[in-house]
Amino acid sequence: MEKKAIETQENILVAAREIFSTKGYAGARMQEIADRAGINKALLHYYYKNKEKLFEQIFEEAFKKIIRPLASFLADDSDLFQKIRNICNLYHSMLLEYPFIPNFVMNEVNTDPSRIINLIHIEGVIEGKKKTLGQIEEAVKAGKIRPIDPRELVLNIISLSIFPFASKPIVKEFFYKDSDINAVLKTRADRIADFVIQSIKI
Amino acid sequence: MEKKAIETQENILVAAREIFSTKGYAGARMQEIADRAGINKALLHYYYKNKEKLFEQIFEEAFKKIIRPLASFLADDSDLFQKIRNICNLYHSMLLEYPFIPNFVMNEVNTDPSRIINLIHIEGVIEGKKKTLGQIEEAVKAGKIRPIDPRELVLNIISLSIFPFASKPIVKEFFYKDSDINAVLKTRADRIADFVIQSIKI
DNA sequence: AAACACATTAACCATTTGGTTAAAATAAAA
DNA sequence: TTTTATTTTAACCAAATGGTTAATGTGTTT
Repeated sequence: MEKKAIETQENILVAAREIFSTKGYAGARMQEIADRAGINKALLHYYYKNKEKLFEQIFEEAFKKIIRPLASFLADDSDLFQKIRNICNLYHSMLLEYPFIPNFVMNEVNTDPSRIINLIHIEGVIEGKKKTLGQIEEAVKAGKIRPIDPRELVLNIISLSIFPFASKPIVKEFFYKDSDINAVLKTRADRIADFVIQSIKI
Repeated sequence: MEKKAIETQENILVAAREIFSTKGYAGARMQEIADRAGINKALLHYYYKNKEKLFEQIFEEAFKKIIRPLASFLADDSDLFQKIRNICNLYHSMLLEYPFIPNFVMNEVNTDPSRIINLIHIEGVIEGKKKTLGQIEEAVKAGKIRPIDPRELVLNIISLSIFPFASKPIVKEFFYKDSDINAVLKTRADRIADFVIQSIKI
């Protein structure tokens, strides 16, 4: 019995991920989630009190998927160039698996920014931030890389990693209509890292 | 009489822009748009047959704001580095005025990709695309810039320009909580251009 | 097998929402 | 001033939507 319940719960989560991440909170329908999970609406409410509660769980998962590669980068003890290669690859493997996450997260954060304040500071990210921003600053001071604001360097890396996925339908239509944009995205991580490193190295 | 009608129409459009761009199509309420326009719902439907029609107009406007700087870039006859500086500045002045557009457009395109196919090819963008991608390709061949796929170079520029606005609430909370992220964004255009140029120049 | 706890469902409810209608107000035309 | 066309409103409606209730199944325990 318990086994079946767990399966049902997991079915609900899978369905909710799909519906919420493509249609957003406002566009998602509890009925549609129930249908896709192969259950009826009452059972959906039996497992998750209401839409908001279900959404919170899905959103939290998604947000963590976005923030985790960044946290890894900030905590990474490697040298700067290697760290840059690492974060690019982390983001790309995540995004190839969950391409809808960036849009989903950015949009919901936009409609209600207060959602993130409890989620943004996960496991030791504050110290990591301090460490890595310091590392970049020192690399600049030591003349190892060109002058750049550490925060902006990180922001540039993330922009280059995430944006192409968030804007994929437009980019596909505009630049890759008759070719395979997924193939391009699949191998892009290393090229982004090179692009960034090339820009900052002396 | 006619004057008042035009004013009412404009009030509706202003209200619709605000509501649609922050809440999306599904989250927007016709009542809320009417309220903000200072009219009642019946009058709103008197001017715009239904939600979909009103939304289409707002979305089309917004999409053009996104695509226009790119079109300018592609049509620009300047040398490559100057063109890069130009597009960065075009995007930044647009985004400082309409910061909600990227999220709005990307999200709606994501939920219904067919929306763009009629909008994406505006005034002479096809020839511009050919010209500029060719220009970049030649610059690579001539050894003027480092090897890079022309489409990816353009995509990188756009990513760096737009993403920070789309992710502003998160970036603000994470990197600029106690400082002024708007001030940073305001002056970012030239730094992005330098970042890109630095990366590709020999 | 009887009692029990958990899982599932059909039917139902209140509220919200996009949209309509018919009448009233307002300004221009006659 | 009367007529006419346009703008605006209050009241209303049907469908959709999130959520509830009370009964039914289903496997476990005693």
